[in-house]
Amino acid sequence: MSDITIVDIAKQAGVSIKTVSRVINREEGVGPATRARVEDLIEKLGYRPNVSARSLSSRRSYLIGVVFMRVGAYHYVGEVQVGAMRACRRAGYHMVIEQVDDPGQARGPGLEQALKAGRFDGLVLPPPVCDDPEILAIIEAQGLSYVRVAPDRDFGRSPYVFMDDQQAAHDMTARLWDLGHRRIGFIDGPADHGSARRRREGYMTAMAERGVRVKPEWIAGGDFMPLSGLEAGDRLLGLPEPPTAIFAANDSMAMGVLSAASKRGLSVPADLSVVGFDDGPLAESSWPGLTTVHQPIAEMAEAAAEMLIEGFGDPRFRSRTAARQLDYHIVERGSSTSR
Amino acid sequence: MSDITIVDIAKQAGVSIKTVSRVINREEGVGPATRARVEDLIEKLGYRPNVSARSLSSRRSYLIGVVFMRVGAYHYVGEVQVGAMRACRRAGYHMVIEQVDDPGQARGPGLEQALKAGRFDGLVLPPPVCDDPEILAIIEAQGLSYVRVAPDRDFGRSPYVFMDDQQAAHDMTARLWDLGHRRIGFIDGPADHGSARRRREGYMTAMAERGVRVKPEWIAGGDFMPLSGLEAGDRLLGLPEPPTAIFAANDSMAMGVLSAASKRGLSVPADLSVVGFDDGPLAESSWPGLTTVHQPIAEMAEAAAEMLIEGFGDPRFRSRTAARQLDYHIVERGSSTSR
DNA sequence: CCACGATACGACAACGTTGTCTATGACGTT
DNA sequence: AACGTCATAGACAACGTTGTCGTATCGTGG
Repeated sequence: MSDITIVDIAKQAGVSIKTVSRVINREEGVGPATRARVEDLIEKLGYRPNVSARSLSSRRSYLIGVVFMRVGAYHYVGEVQVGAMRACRRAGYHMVIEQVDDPGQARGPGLEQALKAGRFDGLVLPPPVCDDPEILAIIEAQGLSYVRVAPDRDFGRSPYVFMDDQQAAHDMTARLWDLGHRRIGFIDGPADHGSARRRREGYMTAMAERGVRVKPEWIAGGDFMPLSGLEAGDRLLGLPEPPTAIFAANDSMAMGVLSAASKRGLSVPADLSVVGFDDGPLAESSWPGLTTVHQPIAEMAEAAAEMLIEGFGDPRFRSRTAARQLDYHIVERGSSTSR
Repeated sequence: MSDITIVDIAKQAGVSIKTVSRVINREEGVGPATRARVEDLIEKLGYRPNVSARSLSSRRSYLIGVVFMRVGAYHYVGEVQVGAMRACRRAGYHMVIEQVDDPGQARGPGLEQALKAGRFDGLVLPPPVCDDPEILAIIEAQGLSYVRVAPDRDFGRSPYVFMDDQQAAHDMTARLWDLGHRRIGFIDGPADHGSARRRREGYMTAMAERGVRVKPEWIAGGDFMPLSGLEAGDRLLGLPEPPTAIFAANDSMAMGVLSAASKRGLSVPADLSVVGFDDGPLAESSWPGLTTVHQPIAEMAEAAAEMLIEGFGDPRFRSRTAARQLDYHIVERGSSTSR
């Protein structure tokens, strides 16, 4: 157990604890020589400030919370955690995770108590939590600052981090076009899903720019689940003039399309190119590997945590609505090829 | 923000803060009437003890850490977190996660500092962290108590939670037998992997019990990755007398077997039964769904966190080596059928 | 050489709890 | 009536840090 305290450092350095405190917190008012001496001692003794004492005194907890829902795959949440953790480590913060929909845990009171007791300095809110009005209300009622990751709506309500779904879908469509595809099908996500809408917009725009009138039957409805991808793919491939490439609004549905193709004896990518969106775990492990848009999830979460941590120095931050945009990129795997 | 403190409660209740403290911590020495009055007040004012003050004074942090490596899929880690979180919530603890292998974070110093600063009451260690001697050494050097989840070796080194891999594999094999399969192939995991070894043992024992001499060529080597499953499956299916059922030591490899079967034009489960082990996300989303052994990962982590929390009341716990066994069950999906 | 403003540092009181020790009654026993 | 015993409760000092304010010490300009 680390039993050395600020007092020990102070004694050995022959200074007051306040001076050590100043060094730790990079405050000014310490001479270079003294600072160096104290820093060496801290290093040598492996001293770490006691978080509890610190936060008791400073009213900061050095804790960043990540609030998430257990929904579908863990991949997204995992990436978020990894990213947020990077930022936290860098800044000497810790990361606490709070889950809001475990069966039996009323999301309201459960979350509220956890937040109260946790004394978080700030929260990172990935989807879908970042778009849940009920949860946002609870958080705001506590006066906590938070940054949303890839929110669906309510832009301007709070600081957030995002990527340009529409532009990404546009690029992907353009890439298929450049590969020689002309009949490009699209599998849509849920109607109320902002990202899905933006992805469809991107597809539509790219097609329009190239002078193509997208036939209504080229767009098949889906719900982001694999089964819906299979059904939608089946419908598209059953058309009199089936598309030569299918762009699914997420990877799961693209996987469904792969199944649909295989059911019809079509081989991918020879007979059909299939591309997705997300670059989740499926994309890499499927065979053939899925060409897809890589979402910088970890990076977005990292940026979010960073914004929070930076913001604590500046209280005005809370009321500002900052936004930070991060870059996607397209990952070329085996599921798409030129026609 | 919750600005009410123990002093407010004490004043309004007309008692000393110590008495309120006693009520909060369920200590004895408080009359029923007083206790009720204080409890009501706490409820009414929505008072939550300040964690920092509490842990500063009591030298307990009310923080459980989950240390994990970013390895392969997030599913396992996700389940662990969900389970541990359940236990933490119940007991009023918070859960902090620490990652040990993010690029650029030296696992040694990085973890050590995080642990020192974090002041965890205890750690939950899922695989593969629970079998990493280097990491265990660091943790033990800090004098932290920890419970391992499904460790591979070093039983007795610390308390742990586990399930009986061997028995599960035995059961699964028996089930295939009961479905009429006689030539049952097995795809092994990495040689140095304890669970893999136990699973193979289970398979062997079940076969032996039924008087079958397992031919060496029925067992194909694998490394838990999908590709190795594909190759191993290909080898098994290429035998003069191919197995009618293949039991892969994990789901990923079972997925590979599905691909191998499809490459050969065999349909699952009509021509070949395929079963896996883990019940990860792949098992449900594959087509056909994979019959597999469900590992109670979340439950194991929950039990681990519980053991830690219970143990804090009893310091002797640290030196004891407790173990808790949890039940698996077999999930029947579409990939296996009777012959 | 003095006054003066910086600069560098220290003393001391918070912060909100828990741990330890002590005080007060009520009650039963001799 | 005097005395222990028990249940209940409070006073007070930690815990390890930061915030506030005060005070030496130093360099500088007049």
